[in-house]
Amino acid sequence: MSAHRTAGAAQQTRPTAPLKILPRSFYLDAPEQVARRLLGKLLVRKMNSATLVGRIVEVEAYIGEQDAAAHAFSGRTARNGVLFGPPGHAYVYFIYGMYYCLNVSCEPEGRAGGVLIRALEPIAGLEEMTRLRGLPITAKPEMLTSGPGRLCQAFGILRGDHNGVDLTNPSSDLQIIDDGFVPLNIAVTPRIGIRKAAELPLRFLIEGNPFVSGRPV
DNA sequence: GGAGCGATGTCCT
DNA sequence: GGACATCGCTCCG
Repeated sequence: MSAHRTAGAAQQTRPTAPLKILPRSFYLDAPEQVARRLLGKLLVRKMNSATLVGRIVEVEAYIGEQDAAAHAFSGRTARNGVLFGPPGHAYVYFIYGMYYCLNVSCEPEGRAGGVLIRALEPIAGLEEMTRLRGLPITAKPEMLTSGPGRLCQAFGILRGDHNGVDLTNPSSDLQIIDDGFVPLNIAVTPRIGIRKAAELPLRFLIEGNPFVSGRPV
């Protein structure tokens, strides 16, 4: 068993930076740009029992109607409507009969585009995440949120509750926050788990972070 | 450690 | 009816 690198060891947080919700304008851009900029930001889930926090360490960009792998490829439907709506909203869909995946809508209203959140580094509320995942209390933190289906389960994200939620609204129970953290190096690879347009380099991750899905890069 | 595969609901053709 | 932006288990080397 090789030693894991300490979480966040290769990056720096500016301790004096204030916490601020990412504004709508942050998402008003091409998915590739938004995806890159989301790395290092905090996903915050407010529950009655606890507040769960995870740092975004892996994302994928889905371009929209020109991207054969994107849900928006075949045009607007009841399912993918959020992707065509205003930026900064959660697009949550159900996949393989068992799991949910979380995306963030971007680009101006009327244009589809999204960023899939693929992995988080758990920061706060790890006990609650472990419980929601149905894992023993001794489970390693790498098992909590490393993968799009896993992180939704760990954060209690459901389509019925969170599809269409405005991530920029302070009263939402799901938000994305900037705490001043700046990733040192960003790696780019092809997207994972897709058949169509699988060669495009649209997966972005924080290099060396042990909480990315699959093996750390 | 890695390939193979089953579970399971929803959407679109 | 088939595909699916997944996960975790089994089996094999």
